[in-house]
Amino acid sequence: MHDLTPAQQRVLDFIQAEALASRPNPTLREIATHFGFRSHRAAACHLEAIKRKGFIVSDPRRARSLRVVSPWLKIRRRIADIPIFGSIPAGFAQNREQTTEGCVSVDVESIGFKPTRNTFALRVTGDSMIDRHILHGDIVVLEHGPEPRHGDIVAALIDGESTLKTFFRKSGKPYLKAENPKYPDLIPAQELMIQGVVRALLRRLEK
Amino acid sequence: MHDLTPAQQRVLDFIQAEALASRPNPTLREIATHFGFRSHRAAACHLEAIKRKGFIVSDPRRARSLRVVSPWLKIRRRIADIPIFGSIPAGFAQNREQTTEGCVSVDVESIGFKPTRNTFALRVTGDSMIDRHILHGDIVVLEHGPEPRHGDIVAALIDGESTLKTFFRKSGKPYLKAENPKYPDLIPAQELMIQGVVRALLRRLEK
DNA sequence: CTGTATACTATCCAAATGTATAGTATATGC
DNA sequence: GCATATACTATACATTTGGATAGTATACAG
Repeated sequence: MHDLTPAQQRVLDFIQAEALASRPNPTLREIATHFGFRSHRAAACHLEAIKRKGFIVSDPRRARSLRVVSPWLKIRRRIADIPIFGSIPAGFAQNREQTTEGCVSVDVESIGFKPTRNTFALRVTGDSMIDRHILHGDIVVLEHGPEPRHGDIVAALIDGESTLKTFFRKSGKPYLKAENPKYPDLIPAQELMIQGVVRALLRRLEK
Repeated sequence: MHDLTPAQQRVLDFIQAEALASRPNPTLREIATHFGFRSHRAAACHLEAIKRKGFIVSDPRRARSLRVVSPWLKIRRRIADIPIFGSIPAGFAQNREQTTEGCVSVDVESIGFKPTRNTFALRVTGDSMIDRHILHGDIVVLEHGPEPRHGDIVAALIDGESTLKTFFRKSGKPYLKAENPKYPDLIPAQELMIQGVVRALLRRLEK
């Protein structure tokens, strides 16, 4: 595969930059204007070369139909936006946007499952889950709904706040093992509202 | 804020689906064709309503300039694709695509820094870093280049393989503390090639 | 009953846009 | 020297495209 010339690379960079800025794909004339070409043919010429070398494709006679086919974009999976809640409201209502603190965007493969409407994230506070290697400041991604299994880490609602607990079965009965000294070690799972099962974790180390 | 009608929601869903399939934004006529409208005016009508309700914006007289302004897309940050290496080659050469196993895509804010060309990821093998709460199977994101500071976790190249180590200074001299029993506890940092400093971590829990 | 919003059909227009043709000038390899 | 690729200018043209105008039908609130 041929490499791009510097001029062609600049054009490709511009196209990618526009896409990154979530602007529509540039037209020939927009590209020409950006680089100061007096004729949009120059842009077309560059695009033809970049196309020939396999870096972009476009549909004939279709406005703004440029697509970059970088090897990474092929690998790149669906990006999911998962909302981060400060604390989950009791009812787990539908109006999630209001209580959202922000969101993490990760690709589906990295976290190992496909986020649904019932997927959300929490910022972990306190070191109560340090034995499960979850630290203060970590972001945990949870799934709301499924029945937790023995040993799963779950978020439970206690006094209006979400707390991470370990789910256990003791002689068939479901219990939550609190890692926080403020609460008794074993709590019958029925008495608490389990809000989600931890599926993934995102940590950012101090710089 | 008003809610969308079912028909308007369908149109908005179509626009988002097209974007997700990395196709260019649909035109009025493409929307009309997709829904079987005989007149593209119908699509324009819907778009006007969706615009009025604040879910999309578009530039006047600009082809395919629709943009969805969902509250999450506003929050959504730049997505970075970070390549995952099985093991880092000694020279940290420029041809990274060849050795890439895949990539993680995360937004810049979540990992707390802006990835550069020197950012890469490694899949952790072994439990040697368990005291630093890094587990087997975790993906660590590293930055190549900067001088590590006391206590940083770094990736070092030993026998052609990247191993995570803790960087220490002992009476001014830099050392690496190996967490792997195969290697001596303290290694002078000069003897090893430090390939990167761990900046973030991504874990996926078993389902 | 009346006004308003929705959900369309049908047609027209001007601007935006991709493509084509015709050149000029500069490198690079054979 | 000569073909080939790059890197442009200049202009013309058919389509694509957004937007405007005109009209029909339905549902709903006051």
